[in-house]
Amino acid sequence: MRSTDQIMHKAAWLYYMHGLRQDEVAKQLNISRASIATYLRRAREIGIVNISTSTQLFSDDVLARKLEDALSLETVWIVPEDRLAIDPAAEMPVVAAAVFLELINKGDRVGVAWGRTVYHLADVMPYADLQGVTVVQLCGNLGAPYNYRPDQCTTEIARRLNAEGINLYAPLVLSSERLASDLRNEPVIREQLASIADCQLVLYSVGGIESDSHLVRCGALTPEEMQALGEGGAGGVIAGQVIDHEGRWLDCPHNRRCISADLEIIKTIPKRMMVVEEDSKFQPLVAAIKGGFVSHLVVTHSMAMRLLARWEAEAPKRG
Amino acid sequence: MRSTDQIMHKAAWLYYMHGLRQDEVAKQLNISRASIATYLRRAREIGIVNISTSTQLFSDDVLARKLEDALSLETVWIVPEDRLAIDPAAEMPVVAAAVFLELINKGDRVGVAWGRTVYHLADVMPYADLQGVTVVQLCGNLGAPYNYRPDQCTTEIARRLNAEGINLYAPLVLSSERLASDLRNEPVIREQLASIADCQLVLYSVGGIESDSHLVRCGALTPEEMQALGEGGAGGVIAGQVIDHEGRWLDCPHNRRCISADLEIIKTIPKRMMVVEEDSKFQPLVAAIKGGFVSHLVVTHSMAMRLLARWEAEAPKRG
DNA sequence: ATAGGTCTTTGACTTTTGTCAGCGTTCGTG
DNA sequence: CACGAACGCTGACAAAAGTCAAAGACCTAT
Repeated sequence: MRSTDQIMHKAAWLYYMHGLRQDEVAKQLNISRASIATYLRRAREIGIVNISTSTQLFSDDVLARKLEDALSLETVWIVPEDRLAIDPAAEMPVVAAAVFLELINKGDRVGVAWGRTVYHLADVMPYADLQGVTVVQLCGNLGAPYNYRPDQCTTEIARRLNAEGINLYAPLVLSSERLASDLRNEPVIREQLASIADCQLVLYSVGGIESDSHLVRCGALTPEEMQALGEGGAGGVIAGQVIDHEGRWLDCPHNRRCISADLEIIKTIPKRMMVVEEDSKFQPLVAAIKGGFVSHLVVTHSMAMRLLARWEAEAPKRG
Repeated sequence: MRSTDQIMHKAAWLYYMHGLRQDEVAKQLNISRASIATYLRRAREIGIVNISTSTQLFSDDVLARKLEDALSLETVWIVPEDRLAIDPAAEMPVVAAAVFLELINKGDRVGVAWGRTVYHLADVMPYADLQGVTVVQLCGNLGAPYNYRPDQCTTEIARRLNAEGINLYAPLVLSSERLASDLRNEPVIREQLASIADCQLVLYSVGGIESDSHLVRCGALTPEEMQALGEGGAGGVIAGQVIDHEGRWLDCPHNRRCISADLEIIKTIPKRMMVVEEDSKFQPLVAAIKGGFVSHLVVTHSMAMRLLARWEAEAPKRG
């Protein structure tokens, strides 16, 4: 422990736990108050001091309760789109990050997938001191037409949480099924994919299957391939893999060429946290829920309404 | 959720998660900044907002590492007696409370015993929002020569943590062994005592066996009885029950008349957190450690030195 | 209806905290 | 050994947060 770390710890302790004022702390430690202020800021940034807010505000909603009941979900958080936040679009990742933090327990292993949504979340993730937690990458890497790659998401989240990050050093898609299969059997890769089963929590969003969807933009699939998949029954994308409208793994060339977490294993993870930002993801989300990929859900108010309407339409008057 | 709670939540969210200033929050919610300040204070008090500091400062100590190795303990926290804190005596409970909070996991059941030390700890326990946690009382109640009773400790801790508190509605000592036995078999009591086995964490201190010890002062034992126990091999007191110098339950009238957690069950609880404030508790602490009642220990620097010396003397040069 | 109580809210004021340029120290490097 | 870069510390000022008395809202019981 560096001497300045020691001072930072002491300052944080006296200030936050004993409730001393900054000048009192300064006198105690014989340095200027200005320095104390600096140390305290650093302590907050590093995660030595942890400030968290209950996300109850978002889960405490009649609509959330109804959704949980109707779709058999563990907990639902609803992000209002009206006032409250300065920028409604920026609210979702912040809520999701807080929820994610709340769902992590000490010593947990958590898996994170990849996508714009997950990246946004990583970007606003608060700093915390979760030593003992391990963050594992769920899917292989992909070149970056945007400036974020799967491994960067994992790394950034782990860094902010002071947790251990484990990256998956393999491409998301390979050019041949044979090579993908061989690589999956490579001990290093195989072990890591298997270790995903030990996760207590996974975090992902669901991808769409339009011809301008994320996978297409990143070059994993051509627009034509994606269109073909759509016609062949694709309903959405989970951790880089295509699922059908019922949430089942689709037996298609893309999936067979893919290096990513086994979807059947993912379903057995106790907490499956899904975050959906865009309203256009409605159909894919329905597929993901049907497939059992969701136990904890963060969505907008309007998406929540649509989901509820859909489920009520499907199973009318049972009570 | 009351409307004022709603506002409090929103204010806390905007201030702590979005990092808005109080005046910005005020504008956002259309109330005065002064009100925001009040709401924020309440949110902190109630535990909606949680500010915690790593206790690493106290466990990150060479001496702590040595103690852990020598006594086979999970983690040791050492509270320095020199400068740092305004009042060294007040430091111990604050550290202990922070450690206690750190050891609790979501959904845990935690047992708390009783004594001056535990009371001090309850007194400085920070507020938190640990819904789903259950705090159970480990030992029966005793009249209060001081102004704190076992059930008050449990209740206060549960209140501050926003946790559920379960009290043990029975006296700590009865006048006859027969009655104690009957009462222990009473379903309500029996179930509660049995449920202690489900705890993931217990918190206690160790009592001394002097003729002015806690049990004597509270009237559970006469000074003569205590003296006799001391001559009969008593080494300390855990959760109201007397143990011998090796930490074994002592078969004596007092123990047989006692309504409290089964010591054998306590030993099976994964995290057994012991806090010792007074240096005079050295011998009882040694007994408790030998008995296996301690996995996590919070002590003063001088006590740590004495413990280490003792263990090194007992098992000389093995490496 | 109204008097009396409690709980909120607020404006004005005080105290505490954040910031930053400038100075001093340390450390690695040429 | 001298030089410069990087970092830590500080004082002084600006910004933000805390506090409190007083006013207002709201409820309840007479």
